[in-house]
Amino acid sequence: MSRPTTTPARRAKAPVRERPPDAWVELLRGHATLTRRMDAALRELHGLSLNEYEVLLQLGFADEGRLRRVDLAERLLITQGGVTRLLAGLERKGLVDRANCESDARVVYAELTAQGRRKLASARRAHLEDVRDQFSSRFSASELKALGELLSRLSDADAGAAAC
Amino acid sequence: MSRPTTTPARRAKAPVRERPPDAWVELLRGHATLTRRMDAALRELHGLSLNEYEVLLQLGFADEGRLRRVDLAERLLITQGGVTRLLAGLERKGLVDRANCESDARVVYAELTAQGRRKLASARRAHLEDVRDQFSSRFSASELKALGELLSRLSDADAGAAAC
DNA sequence: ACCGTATACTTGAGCGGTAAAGCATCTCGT
DNA sequence: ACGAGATGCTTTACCGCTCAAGTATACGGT
Repeated sequence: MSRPTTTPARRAKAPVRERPPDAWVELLRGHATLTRRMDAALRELHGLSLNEYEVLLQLGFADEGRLRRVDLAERLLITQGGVTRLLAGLERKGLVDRANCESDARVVYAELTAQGRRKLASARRAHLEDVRDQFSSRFSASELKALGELLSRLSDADAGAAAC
Repeated sequence: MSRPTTTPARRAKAPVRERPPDAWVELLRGHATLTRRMDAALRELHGLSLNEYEVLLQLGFADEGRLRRVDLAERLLITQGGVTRLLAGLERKGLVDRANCESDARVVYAELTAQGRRKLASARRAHLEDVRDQFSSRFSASELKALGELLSRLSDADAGAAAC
């Protein structure tokens, strides 16, 4: 009985009525939890934020290890302004470089440096393992597959389909 | 052949090797997509950010419509500093008030004002509907249930269980 | 009674994102 | 050829969060 009345009177104003789908609140909670964990691990081990890591990763996926900023923005689901800042940080760290496009003077590629590739390789190893741990400790292979499929619908086109 | 070489040379440095579980990337994408949509809708219709709404909601759930800041932080999965700032905004808008605790001078309750309750009621209606739309247009009832259950494991305790 | 530690909250610095405006360059129709 | 619009990028101003330090209060042991 030491804590001050966190829940002062058990009988009181009626709260609540309907609830949103559990899936929604669990999505929020799950994302927050997991994302924090991953971000913290990445920072500690490699000095990268989750998004910085994703940048390196996307560049790694790309041919020549380079991408236009606008494409990067699209893949990371952030705005172009955000990309500019993110890359500024990575450039400062020497992990990414800017490169001009011969055929279009407007575009500036973001390109992995040699150091960037090394950083990506080592971060990727640890991160992948980490992610897999988080998931495989909670889900069976088939659950994982199902979960992935279900979640993928959330970012699909503009839903709707069912309504019309 | 108009766009500048987004993918300059089709045959190039070998990228990629292993992939993280789809569930992880889909979680990130799905969360980003959905969360943006909800936040935008809430802002437009009620001038509330998603987190501000969650504050009102949590206060609405609580007895007397009040909560200690520290409890609020825990429920929203943000830090105490974040709560202070969030509440500052809501206090400015007159939706929340501060109230002292008789038994412990350290604690400051956040308490819904009458206006706050009204705002919550109307925002809640619209938001619930919106959320339900988003989900029911993509999932059947049983899928929804399954998804909720799977996602809930992400924020459960500290995983592990399976490993030991 | 008093000191040490724990707890509740606020504050300052900084980061990472957004939206919107601005600038440069490209492209297309006439 | 040139002007209108589209496109790629950066910048500005802001927001909302974190971390860490600072302040105030409470509590338990001696």
